[in-house]
Amino acid sequence: MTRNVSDSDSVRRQNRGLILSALRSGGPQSRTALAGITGLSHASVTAIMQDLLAQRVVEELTSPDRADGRLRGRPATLVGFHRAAAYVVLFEVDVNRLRTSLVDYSGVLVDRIETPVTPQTFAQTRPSAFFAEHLESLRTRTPKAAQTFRRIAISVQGILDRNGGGLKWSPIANLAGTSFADELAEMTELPVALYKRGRLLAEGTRWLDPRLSDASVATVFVGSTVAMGLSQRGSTTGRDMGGATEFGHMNHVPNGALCRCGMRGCIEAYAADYGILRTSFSVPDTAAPAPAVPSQQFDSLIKRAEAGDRAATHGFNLAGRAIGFGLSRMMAMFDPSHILLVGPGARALSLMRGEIESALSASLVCSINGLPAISAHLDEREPIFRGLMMKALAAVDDVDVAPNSHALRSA
Amino acid sequence: MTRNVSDSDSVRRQNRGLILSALRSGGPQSRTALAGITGLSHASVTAIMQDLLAQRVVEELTSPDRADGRLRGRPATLVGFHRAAAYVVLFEVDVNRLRTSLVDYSGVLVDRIETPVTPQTFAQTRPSAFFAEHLESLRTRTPKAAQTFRRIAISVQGILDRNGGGLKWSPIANLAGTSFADELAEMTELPVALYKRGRLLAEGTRWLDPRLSDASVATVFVGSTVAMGLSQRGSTTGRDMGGATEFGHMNHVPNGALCRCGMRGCIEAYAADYGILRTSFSVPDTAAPAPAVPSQQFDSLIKRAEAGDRAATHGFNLAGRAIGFGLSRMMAMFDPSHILLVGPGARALSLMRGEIESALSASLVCSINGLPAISAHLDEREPIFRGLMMKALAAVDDVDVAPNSHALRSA
DNA sequence: GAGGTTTTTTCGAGCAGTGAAAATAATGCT
DNA sequence: AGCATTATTTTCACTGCTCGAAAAAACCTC
Repeated sequence: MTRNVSDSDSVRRQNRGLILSALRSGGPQSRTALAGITGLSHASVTAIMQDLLAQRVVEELTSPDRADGRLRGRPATLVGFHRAAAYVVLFEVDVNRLRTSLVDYSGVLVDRIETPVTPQTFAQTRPSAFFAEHLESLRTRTPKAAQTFRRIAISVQGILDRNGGGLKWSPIANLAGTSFADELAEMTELPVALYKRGRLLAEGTRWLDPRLSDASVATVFVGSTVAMGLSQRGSTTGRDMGGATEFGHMNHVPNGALCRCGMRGCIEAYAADYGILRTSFSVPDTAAPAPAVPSQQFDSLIKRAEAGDRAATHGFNLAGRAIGFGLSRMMAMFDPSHILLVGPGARALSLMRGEIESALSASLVCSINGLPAISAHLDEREPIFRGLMMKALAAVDDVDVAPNSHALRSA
Repeated sequence: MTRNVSDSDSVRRQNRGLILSALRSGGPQSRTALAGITGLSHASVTAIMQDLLAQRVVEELTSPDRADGRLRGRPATLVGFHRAAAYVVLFEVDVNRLRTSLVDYSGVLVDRIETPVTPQTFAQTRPSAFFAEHLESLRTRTPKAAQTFRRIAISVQGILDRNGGGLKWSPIANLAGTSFADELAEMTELPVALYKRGRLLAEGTRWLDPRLSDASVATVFVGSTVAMGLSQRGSTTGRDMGGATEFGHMNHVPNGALCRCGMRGCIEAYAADYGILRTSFSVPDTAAPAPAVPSQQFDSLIKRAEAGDRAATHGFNLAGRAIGFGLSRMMAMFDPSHILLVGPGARALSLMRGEIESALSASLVCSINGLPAISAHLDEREPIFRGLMMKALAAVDDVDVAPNSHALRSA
């Protein structure tokens, strides 16, 4: 049974967490600044810092760096994360590539490996083995950090199984089915966490634009798939509170276009690259979706539509309509103040905006509260990486912070 | 700035809240039982109880009532809420009635007034004045409690304005527009809170069936309107975390049937009583919705459909389809394990189940995770009242608990 | 080097929670 | 009736945390 009892121990944990997260979002700071941000007294900050320094989780920075104008008084000694305190391994799996990153405890990228992925990849190599292989490469390339790998975080697409040990379904060929997270955890003896890409997008965009950081935002990815993450007042929410949704596979038209997932009428079947292409070239929408669309082909389609090509314009109109009605339906349950489009399709926002806004206008919620602000951000890789890294480092913080001396009380 | 600092004060508050909510859900209990439930030590429970007793928030019950079989040992002295510690006034506004209830601090109904409401009611009397009038009736009828009215809670339908002082839109004629909550608060000098009916349904069903209390449930009201509340692992979530949604006005078919809200194609336009009636009698779906459907007319329609009448069956099929696709779209964002239908339309679940399930089956999420359990509960008034009462009493608990001696630290 | 300014640490007080032991209140057995 | 048994509740000594205020430290200017 989870007990919410507050005792002096949990108080310390809470306040320690406050300081760590202030350090995460604000970078190295003086104790005085931390006291101001967290609301703790200087005395408490000092006490907690002594703990953290003793554990070598943080360190005092040597260069006082007093370029802030103030030249009077005792100079502040900045405290920041001890970079070598922990390393996390991040995997971003995509339909056509795997990006493996090693990040230190302060959030600095130490090493990175990019590997192409094909539909055959996970048929030939068991997913857990494939990941383990790349992790070993990192180990040999950065031997001094190898002992301090603390945690693995993986960005995936698809539907997680109940305990988060693997995927029940995924657009990435042959990835679903095995409990690769559990297997990898056993092979490496490190904790492994899976995060849905949509959730990370929602998480990452908060760091992208400070104005969005405490607003309610729906981040929609449009590209080879369609996905969405939700954040509300800073924290990600949604399906199982994971912040991710199956927006791409929300039904748009009953018995409609054939989707890659095998169902019919999903938003993705109209708004993902293959869907737009299919519409633009008047291919029957019951035709099997193209396995992968080269990015240049998609770009040239955008150019044609921008130049006024009727068929291409039609494709983007249908895509906008699908996204628009999907958002309108979503807004019956959530009402974000901002909608952010990311990914390759975000470049086509101007082609789709009309249909999106007219679909939204047809809903009661928008007619009363007004339309949310819709904007585009072209790069989707940065927020995903950022979100994944922050999740992983925050998890390390929690583990370091949580059971200080004694793990559990005698109950 | 909200500070999450933990100090000894907030620890006491937290643990006090733990005890109060254990008392709320478990009824009068011994200190030992409370220690077991909350996880606190006996010593702490005793200390907190002394505070609570001194404040006359709780009281020791005189009748030991040891019918629990155990006859040995020192008999437990049960502690329960001091009933006269506070009273809350609850208003449940509906399209055709207002129910005003007075409830004591232990959750016992003390007085109740039922008043019919017509579309003219709020045109003739300003909403805040109408409520204030009924509150005064309660005051004169129960003079000994009149001094201890602590809080007003109102169940409403429609879209709340940003600060919760009134409604931006409501299906109840002439109720939206004024900040009646703020006005009533000023007139009575009591805090007033508005709650959406859908949210209360979600809250109330948790008390209804203990098996649902920590599951994820979507509670759908089908009657003169269509509404939905969501609860997840015990806490209500959804639009602005309020637990309520605009499910009834989620788009079902672009440019479809005319809804009471003025938009077209809302789920409600197909699945509320007026929608089903319109379809069954082959009235064009662009015809203005009936202002109110007598319950016996709706009941006889159900009987006809159950007897096999083609037109009536068709009406319920379309309703089921609208609800089914709405739920399927909802499940792209949330995945409740249970779906509970309440209200007059719940009696027709067997007529709609087929269409609902086939719509759900067409979604990726259901084809992977399986269909949620769908069941009906006929009485919707009980969970709404229960939910409203619990919200109001919990708010009193919070206020009593929160600023114990000093309101704010000197910061 | 004295005086001023700002950061950091130290110190005593206060308060909350805990476990163990004591007090309390009833029953059951001889 | 007397005493052991059982279970609840309270008391007590102790630990840990935060806090405010005062002291110490570190650097600048004159």
